[in-house]
Amino acid sequence: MVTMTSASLDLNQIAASGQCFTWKRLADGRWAIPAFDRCLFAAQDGAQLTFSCDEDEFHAVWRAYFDLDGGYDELLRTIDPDDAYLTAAAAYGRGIRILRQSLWEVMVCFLISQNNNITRITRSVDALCQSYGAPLPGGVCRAFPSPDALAQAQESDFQAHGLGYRARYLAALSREMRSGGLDAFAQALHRADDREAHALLTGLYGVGNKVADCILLFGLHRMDAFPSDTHIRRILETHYPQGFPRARYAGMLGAVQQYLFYYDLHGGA
DNA sequence: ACCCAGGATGGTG
DNA sequence: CACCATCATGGG
Repeated sequence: MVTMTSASLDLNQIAASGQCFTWKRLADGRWAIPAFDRCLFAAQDGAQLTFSCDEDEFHAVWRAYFDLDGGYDELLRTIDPDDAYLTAAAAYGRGIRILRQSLWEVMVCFLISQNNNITRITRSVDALCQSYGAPLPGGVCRAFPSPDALAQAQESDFQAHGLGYRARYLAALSREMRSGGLDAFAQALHRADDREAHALLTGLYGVGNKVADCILLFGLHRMDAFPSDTHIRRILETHYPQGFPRARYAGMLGAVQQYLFYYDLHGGA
């Protein structure tokens, strides 16, 4: 058991922020959080957090996963006080962090995310885990299926799980990344700078500009990625017609993007 | 019944 | 280059 307090880590906000699709809320309000073939159980009451693991596991795995050493408090102090919209958005979503999820899980989830809604993405991802992922300790979640596990399925199987036309993309991606392909691709990504990595990603069938940016941000923690989906585009047109001040937030631009996205999704603004 | 969803692809002008 | 139809399916 590990406990901590944090005013800038809110499990409910993270779960609703559209960056991860495999957390499960339990009847008692706790979150079951699967990652890297483990499952963490986490409870939160205000700023008080309780985690089911021991200290060693927490520091070895979950500290990085929740990006506890990220500069979110400093970012919040950096936000332009004259920017009323971003100030409100950041205050509303100040408990959001950019999780350090597994690259493969992020690739698959955001491949499925295109022209889709979060509820249905979550259902599709859950179906993949149920069908192709191994059970995890705790009995709530399953591991995210490996490329080899998914590559054994047919495109029609993915269709049956509700992936729609994206089934073809996932079938192609799984075959591309099986048998060590993912490791090689990941190494190339790690070697590449943001722009090169973006080009490598858009070279994949079914990965365009926006999904590539999501993979950069959520899968590789490239914090200057700024995924622009239908929500972000609408925000920029409405509130930043002369352009968004990206330079001011260099190094944490992705977190800023999440504040904007989350505020548009849940803030009623 | 209708529009929308964390869009991308392939074809056309 | 820019536009545009099409894609599959359910949420609201």
